Amino acid sequence: MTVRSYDRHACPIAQTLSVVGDQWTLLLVRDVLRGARRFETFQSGLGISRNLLARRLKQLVAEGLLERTRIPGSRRYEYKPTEKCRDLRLTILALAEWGERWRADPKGARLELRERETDAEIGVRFCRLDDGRAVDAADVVTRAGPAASPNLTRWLARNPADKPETAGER
Amino acid sequence: MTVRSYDRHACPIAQTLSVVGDQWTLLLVRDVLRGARRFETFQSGLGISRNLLARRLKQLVAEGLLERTRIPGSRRYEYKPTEKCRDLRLTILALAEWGERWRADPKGARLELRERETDAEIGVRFCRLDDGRAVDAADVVTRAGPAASPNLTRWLARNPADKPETAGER
DNA sequence: TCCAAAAGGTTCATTTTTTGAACTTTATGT
DNA sequence: ACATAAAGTTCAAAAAATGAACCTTTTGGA
Repeated sequence: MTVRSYDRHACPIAQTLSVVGDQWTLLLVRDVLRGARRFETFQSGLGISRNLLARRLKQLVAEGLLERTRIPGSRRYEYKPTEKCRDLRLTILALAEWGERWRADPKGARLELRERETDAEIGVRFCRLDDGRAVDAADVVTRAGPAASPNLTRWLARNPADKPETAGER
Repeated sequence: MTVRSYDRHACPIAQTLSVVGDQWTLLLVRDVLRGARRFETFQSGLGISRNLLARRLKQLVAEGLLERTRIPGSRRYEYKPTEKCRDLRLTILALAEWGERWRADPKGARLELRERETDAEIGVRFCRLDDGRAVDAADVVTRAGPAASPNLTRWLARNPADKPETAGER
């Protein structure tokens, strides 16, 4: 078996992308997190083909991102986000923030994040978990944790972010 | 033209995904942010087909995520991340964190984020921009900014996160 | 200096995915 | 009871990704 720089099980980034990394899933999640619940709403909103939408919804239910439950007072079904799905909001808004930051004509924000009570501006940032303070990206390092596979550990060690490969690598 | 719940220009999430939302790009960015620079490294690391890799690299150069420059002291080329690319690190590590949090067997972390100097644990979180304090996700709301298109504004207003569509919607 | 191998692609046939359109089957609303 | 909407399913056509082979330029060694 060839050594991949990730393998689907070892790398948490690859693992996440194997769940939400296809063309439509994050847009579906975006819509469901904004209140969309029904097949027709997803389909007409996104323009995804109906048979693919049906398949994706099944997969997302199987993966525990959506729950297919009876609409109260009806015999129809609706798709509701689980906690696992709602937890993607941070990631999705990080994508949105990047889009805002790097778009061609930055004449102000299209989408703003605000604290509900105070109306303070919010962003997605690196934070210390102990005191909840934001930290500069340049001061954040990644390293193998206790549950890292030998492969991942080796990969993290071999190819650190601050030492790009040189012409002489093999 | 059919009304889509996003349109590629109006929604910053969709816009970002149109740049990095295909099967391979975020993995490529991950590798380049860890120091990978060369065609063969990407190809053998990811297992992507060579012709698709060639195309993606061209696109990423065109989109300003990568720079194709001479390797110092050689006549070969290397692909280097631009600032725009490095700025995706936060997003990618948000994906990683989600993968860690929701994976089936959580026997501890595989990947850890730490502050370089203090070794304090780091996470990706919502933060107030004024004082750099972390904020609970439940207290963060999204809303249309000054540069939002009428479409986006309407979409944000019509379909707020806290009011899911009901059985009676049209 | 010459040769073999490596790097960095390109080409093209095959396979896999996605689309788009039509069709089916239950639910509602009137 | 009828007409329409909602939620899929089916299947052929189009688009995209893969895998293998090929090509050209560099580079490292003998």
